[in-house]
Amino acid sequence: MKEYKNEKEFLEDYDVSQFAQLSMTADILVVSVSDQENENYRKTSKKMMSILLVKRRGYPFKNKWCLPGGFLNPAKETLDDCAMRVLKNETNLSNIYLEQLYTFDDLKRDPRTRVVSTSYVALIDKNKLTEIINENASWFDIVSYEEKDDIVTIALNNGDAQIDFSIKKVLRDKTTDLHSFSTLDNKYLAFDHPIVILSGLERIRNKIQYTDIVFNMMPEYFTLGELQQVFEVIMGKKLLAPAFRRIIANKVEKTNLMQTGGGHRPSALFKYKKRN
Amino acid sequence: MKEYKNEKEFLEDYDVSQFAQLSMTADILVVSVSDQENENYRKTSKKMMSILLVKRRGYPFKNKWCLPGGFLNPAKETLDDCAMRVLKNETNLSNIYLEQLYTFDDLKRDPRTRVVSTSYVALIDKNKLTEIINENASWFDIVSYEEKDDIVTIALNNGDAQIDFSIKKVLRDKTTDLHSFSTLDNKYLAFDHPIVILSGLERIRNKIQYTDIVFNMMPEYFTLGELQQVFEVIMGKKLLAPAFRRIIANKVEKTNLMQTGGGHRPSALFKYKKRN
DNA sequence: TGAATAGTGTCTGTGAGACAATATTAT
DNA sequence: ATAATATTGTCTCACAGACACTATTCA
Repeated sequence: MKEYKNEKEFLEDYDVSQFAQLSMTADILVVSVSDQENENYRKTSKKMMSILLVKRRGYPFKNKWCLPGGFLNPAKETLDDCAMRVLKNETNLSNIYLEQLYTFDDLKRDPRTRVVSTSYVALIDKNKLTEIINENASWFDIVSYEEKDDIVTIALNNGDAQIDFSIKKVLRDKTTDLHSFSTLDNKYLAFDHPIVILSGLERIRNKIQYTDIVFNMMPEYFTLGELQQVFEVIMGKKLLAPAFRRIIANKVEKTNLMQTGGGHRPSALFKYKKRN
Repeated sequence: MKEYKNEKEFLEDYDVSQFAQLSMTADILVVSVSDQENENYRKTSKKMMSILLVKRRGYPFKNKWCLPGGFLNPAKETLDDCAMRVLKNETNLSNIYLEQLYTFDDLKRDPRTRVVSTSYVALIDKNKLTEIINENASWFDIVSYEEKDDIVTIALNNGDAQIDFSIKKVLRDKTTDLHSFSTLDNKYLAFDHPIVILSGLERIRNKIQYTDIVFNMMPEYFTLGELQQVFEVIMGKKLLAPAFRRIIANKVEKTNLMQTGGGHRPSALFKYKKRN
């Protein structure tokens, strides 16, 4: 091995190709909350989580749905940059909540060649989504999300197509909450994206309890009933209103605006209040 | 663009080199708890967290310390495999608690070329460490770990050398606990490893509170006093014994072994009890 | 004997779960 | 008037923080 006098000399002589290389992508689970229309004038509209999927127009996985994503340009951008670029392309939004989720790298996750994917979770308030998005993109409501005996079944629907898939969770270590995921049923999603979706949903479900990320999915003004519904749909269970109000009381600021027109008592509109 | 009849035909024609490529490494923060010797025969030995570092013998960062790590072989191994391989080389241990931490990918984190690093946290019980390790590797005690005004200062010591560094934490988003880290002072550590170390320590500090990962750093039999000390050193604060005992009571099983010889009342030895 | 740790008992305050009760709207 | 949601009050139970107290060892 050649001896170098200093680091500068070493770097000038360095052969970039000496280590085997691979491609990377950033894939993004874009999550929002949508309202369902409503028959009864009295009832409030039901809220659902929804995620953004893109229909693949070319191989591999032609005509299957996948998460928005793109290849990393290693010379110029970081994975964060790459994720923001993809998000901008799909939603025309920037300044969005974006968090690295996990790096998935099964040898066979991409049939072309070795592609390592670093996944992200993005949260957006659908009311801000005015611009048209990619014509191959579509919002899917999470119409079902159930776990039983460590098997998770999820159903997505965009009003046109339904996507069902199921995943087996295997506890990786007796001391922790970490699981390995393996896809059991999946006809409609490309790559390992069922697993990415589930990981992201679990991350959100987890973090909503000890952070304020929920407000990234809320409009500026909202009622406590709406906020509670978002919590309920993300956590997958009903909450009691008095307890809920106590818990979020100090994160929220009452305005003197009211929401009327609901066939029932009007409710005060609140804003997110920073700082605990 | 050429039209393909099916995915098989597409894959046979696929040009691997069409996307720019890069190298990846897996870097591992190996964490354990060590005992300090003791002057007073009555006092129990003080516990400290310790981490494994390797002295670099070549460029770049020649003679600086870094986390154990290695380049990924994209054709044959996953990042998890790679991390386990590195761990086996350094500690000769397998079957160790290993958890993916974060993927770091600053453009300039490696002066040679673009190298994306997926970092891991490994927890080990030092009592199992009988085999000799890499002659360039050394255990460093975390002799200081303080946070003030979003600046974290850490000092490491292996009995021979001292490593001091400090990192600034910047809240990335008002709704969450996520921070960006930037290194302020660092003379002795290679790459972006100050940030990896801090991220890993925060992950452990966080997870010790809602999982059982602490038992990965404990021997089979331990006293509740020892266990409490490990919690205290990881959480960076003192705990009250009665409360601590109540909290871990159902995770732990009393044996009929006793630990004597301490110049004070002997204590019962406990074992980790799985299942909540 | 005394320093040091082991181990238990109990008071108190906080906060979540549960449920009851009242308020107010549109049709 | 009624269905539906909004909002508040209050009881109870679980549990963590705090502190007092007892137990037991070895130099």
